[in-house]
Amino acid sequence: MGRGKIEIKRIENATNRQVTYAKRRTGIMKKARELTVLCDAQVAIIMFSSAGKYHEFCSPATDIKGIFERYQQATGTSLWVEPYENMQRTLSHLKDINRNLRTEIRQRMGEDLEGLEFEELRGLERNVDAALKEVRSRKYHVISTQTVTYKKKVKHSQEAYCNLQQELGMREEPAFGFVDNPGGAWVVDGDAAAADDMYAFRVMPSQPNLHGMAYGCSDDLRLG
Amino acid sequence: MGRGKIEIKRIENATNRQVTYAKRRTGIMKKARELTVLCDAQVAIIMFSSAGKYHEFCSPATDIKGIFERYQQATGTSLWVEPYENMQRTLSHLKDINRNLRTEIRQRMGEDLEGLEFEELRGLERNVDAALKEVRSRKYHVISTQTVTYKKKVKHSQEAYCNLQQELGMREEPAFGFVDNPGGAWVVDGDAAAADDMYAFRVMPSQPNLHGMAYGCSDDLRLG
DNA sequence: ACCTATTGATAAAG
DNA sequence: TCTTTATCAATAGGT
Repeated sequence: MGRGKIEIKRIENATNRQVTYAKRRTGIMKKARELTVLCDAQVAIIMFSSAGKYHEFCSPATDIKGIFERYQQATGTSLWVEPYENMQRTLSHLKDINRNLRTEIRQRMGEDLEGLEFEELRGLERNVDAALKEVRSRKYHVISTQTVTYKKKVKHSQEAYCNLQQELGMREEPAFGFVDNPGGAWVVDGDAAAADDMYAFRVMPSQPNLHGMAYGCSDDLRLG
Repeated sequence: MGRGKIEIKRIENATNRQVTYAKRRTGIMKKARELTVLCDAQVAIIMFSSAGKYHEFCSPATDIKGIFERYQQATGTSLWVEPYENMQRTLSHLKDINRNLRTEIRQRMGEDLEGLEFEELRGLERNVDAALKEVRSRKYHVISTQTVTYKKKVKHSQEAYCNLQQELGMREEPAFGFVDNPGGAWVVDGDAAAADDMYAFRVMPSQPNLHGMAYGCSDDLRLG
């Protein structure tokens, strides 16, 4: 149709090609629109010209995305099962690791020991024993550091107080009395309520809720 | 075109609609094919008839998937960023948990204690101490159970041996001598080489490699 | 962009 | 459904 028929092969003249592309593109889009109206069909068209220009048509009441989803369902193909499944694998691997870490923690807390062989128990005992020594030593280190600091602070304040008293020549009884606590052993072995709860100690106090989540969420992430 | 023009509105006669759909569909596909050849363009067409029948056209040297990927890139839309990002979030959350669990384990092993306050240290000490008692008690339980079993086994074997000796009236010196080990304390506090390595104890011996992976893999999972 | 001769598409009938 | 064919629509090439 036109002044003489043309052979269906690539139009070498770039201008002609561009003009023909524009004309025929509109023609196709119009046909597509008519088809959707006449026949109540869903149509999606995506076009890229040789120059890389992008055009689309889509029947009303939906969008390219929707039609492509329907297409994926109809054909069984999918753009993203592969990265998705990779991720699924990594996720379940992480969960496995996580479960093992939790088990290790529980065993380090003296729970769930039934499954361990004697040799494993022996190793665990030694390990926990060594850890206990480390923790204890660290605790005493902290205590002594705190004690020294506190002592210095008290001494400092006392001196300042005495100086003020002397300078001002005050006669009233002192409002505050400073007491030295040289041993620093104020709460070391008290019976705090928390001591009964094996779970009371949690590291990472800044993110206390991370332990208890993300264990039941895999269903929300499966391919629908 | 045809014997009389038609109004562009839904064709109510179902047969007519179906026929027109087939004819015009072919027409559009042909036009699309011509366009791709003439103008060196990439075209993808997806169609669903009102009856749900599916047809597609795609320019050569690619496929619907490829063109849709290009479309997503060109328009910035994506079918799967959302589930992907959800998964990313879950993944990084799991990694956080994982890191915290590892930190807890390290602290239960007496490492990385510098960041803990005195109160936390005190709680940790108590907890580890309690755990140690549990482990020890379990270990002794296992030892005594094993000892009893071993004792029975030895006794049994000895009896069988004696019976055989008596029945056969053997005069040679015995080839094997059975020795009772009533205490069962053969290796309880030996100095095994593993005792020096804080990491030597690992729970979950059936999956020993789960601890050491999946910490550097997030790059492989990002959107390309 | 517009024009128009010409070819292509297709509605309705067979 | 397939073919035919009269009719209308699309468009190639020129302006």
